[in-house]
Amino acid sequence: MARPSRNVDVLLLKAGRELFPQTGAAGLSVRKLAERAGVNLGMFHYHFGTKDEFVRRLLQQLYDDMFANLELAASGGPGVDALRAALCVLGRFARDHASLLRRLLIDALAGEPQAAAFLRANVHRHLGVIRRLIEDGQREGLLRKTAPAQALAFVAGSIAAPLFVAASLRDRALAKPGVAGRFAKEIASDAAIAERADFALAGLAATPARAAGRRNR
Amino acid sequence: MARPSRNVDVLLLKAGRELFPQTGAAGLSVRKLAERAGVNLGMFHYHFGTKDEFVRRLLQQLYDDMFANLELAASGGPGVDALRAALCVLGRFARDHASLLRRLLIDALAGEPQAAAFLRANVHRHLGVIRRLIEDGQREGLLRKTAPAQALAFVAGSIAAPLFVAASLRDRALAKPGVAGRFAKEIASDAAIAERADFALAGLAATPARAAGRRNR
DNA sequence: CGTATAATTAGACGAGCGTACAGTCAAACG
DNA sequence: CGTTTGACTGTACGCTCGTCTAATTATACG
Repeated sequence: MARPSRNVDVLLLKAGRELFPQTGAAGLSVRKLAERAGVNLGMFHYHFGTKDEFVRRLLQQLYDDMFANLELAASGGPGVDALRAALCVLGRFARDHASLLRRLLIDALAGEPQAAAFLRANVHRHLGVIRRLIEDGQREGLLRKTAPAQALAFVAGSIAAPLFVAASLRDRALAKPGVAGRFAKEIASDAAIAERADFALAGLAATPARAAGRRNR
Repeated sequence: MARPSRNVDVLLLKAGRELFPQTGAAGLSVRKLAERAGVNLGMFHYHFGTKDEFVRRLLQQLYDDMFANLELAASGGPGVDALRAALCVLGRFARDHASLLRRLLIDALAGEPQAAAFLRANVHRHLGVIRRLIEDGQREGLLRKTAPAQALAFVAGSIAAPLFVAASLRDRALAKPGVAGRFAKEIASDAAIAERADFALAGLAATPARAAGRRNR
C-alpha cells in the first residue's frame, strides 16, 4: 500500500497507560500524549479521531486483556480450584494495573462520564464470572451458602483493596520510601496474592477453618 | 469611603459552595463562578487574587463554621454527653455539607493539591477534639479502652459514611428518586443522626450493650 | 462643592486545550 | 517507470482558561 506503519496507535495507547493514572481522563492532554509517545500531534486525530474515542479504547484494551486471562483461569480445573485461579488472575491484574484502576475508580466516583460508563458496561461481565464460580462452589457444597453479592464483595475487596493501598503508597510517597517499598513487596508478590486467595476461600468455606483452602500450597 | 460594597466576595463564595460539589477544585471556572454569583469577572481578582486563594478561603470558611460548633458542643456537659453532642454536630455538619465534603475527599484521593493540603492541615485539629473526648470517656471508665485511632475511625465512619452515601443517591439519581429520597430522609434526619451517635457510643461502651448510650432518648 | 477612595466594569493578554486540514513522504502495484 | 495509497507532518482555528489593567462609578469626607 503505502508507507510502513510505526504502529503509532500502540505507542499512543502506551503513553495513555502511563499518563492516565496521574491525571485521570479529564486531565489527559492529547499534546502531552503525543509528546510522550514521540509522535506527531496530527497522528492522534488520524488514529483515534477524538480524545473520547482514545480513552474508550484505552480502557477497553486494558479490560479485554484481563478478561481473556480471567476466562481462561475460570474454565480450568474443577470446583474451587478454578475460583482460586480466577482470584489469582484478578489479584495479579489489580497489582499490575493498580495505579490505572485506582484512577479509574476515582474518575467514576468523581462523575467522569467515560469512567462511569465503562464500569457500568464491563464490571458486570467480569464479576459475573466470579459469581458463577462461587455459585458452583456453593452448589457442590464446598462453599458456605452466603448471599452471592456478599461473597463477591468480600473476595473482591480482600484481593484487590490491599493492592490499591500499596499502589497509593508507592505512587504518592505517603509513607517513607523504604517502608512503602517493603510493604508493597510483601503484599504484591504472586505468592502474597495466592495466599490472600486462599484466605478468601477459607473464609467462604463450607466447614470453617478447614475445607476449600490449602490445596496447592 | 467610596462605593458601597455589595459583599461580592460573599456572593462568590456562595456560588463556590454550589458549584464545587459538581466539579471539584480543578473543574471550577472563575468565569462560571462570577456568572453564577451575578458578578463581574474582574471582581474575582479584586477580592481573591487567584483561584487558589479562592478555593483556600472556600474550604476554610466551610471548616471554620463547623469547628466553632464542634468546640461549643465539646465543651458542654460532662462525660460522654459532650462526646454525644460533638458527634451530633459532626453528623449534622456532614449532612448539611455532604456533597461538598464528598467532593473534597474525591479531590484529595485524586491528588488535587489544594484538597490534600487542606485535609492535612485541618483534619487533625478536628479529630483531635473527638479523640480527647474519647480518651476522657475511657479515663472515666465509661468507654472501653480501645486504641484511640481505632475508636476514632469507628465513630467517624459510622456517623459520616451513611450521609455521603445518602448524598450520592440524592445528587446523582443512582436510584429512582422516590427510593433515594426516602432513604436519604430516613438516615439524614437529626433524629437518625442522634441515633447513630448513640449506636457508636454503645459500641464503645465499657459494659457492652448497656452503658454509655440511652441517656437522652 | 470638589476631591479622594474604594468598588465595579469592560476588555485584553497569553497559554493550553481539542480539533481539523492541506500538504509531504515512501512503499506498493500495474 | 509512474501512479496510487496510506502513513505521517506542520500548522492553524476557535475556544476556554486564569490573570491582569486601565477606565468608570458612586460614595464619604474635607
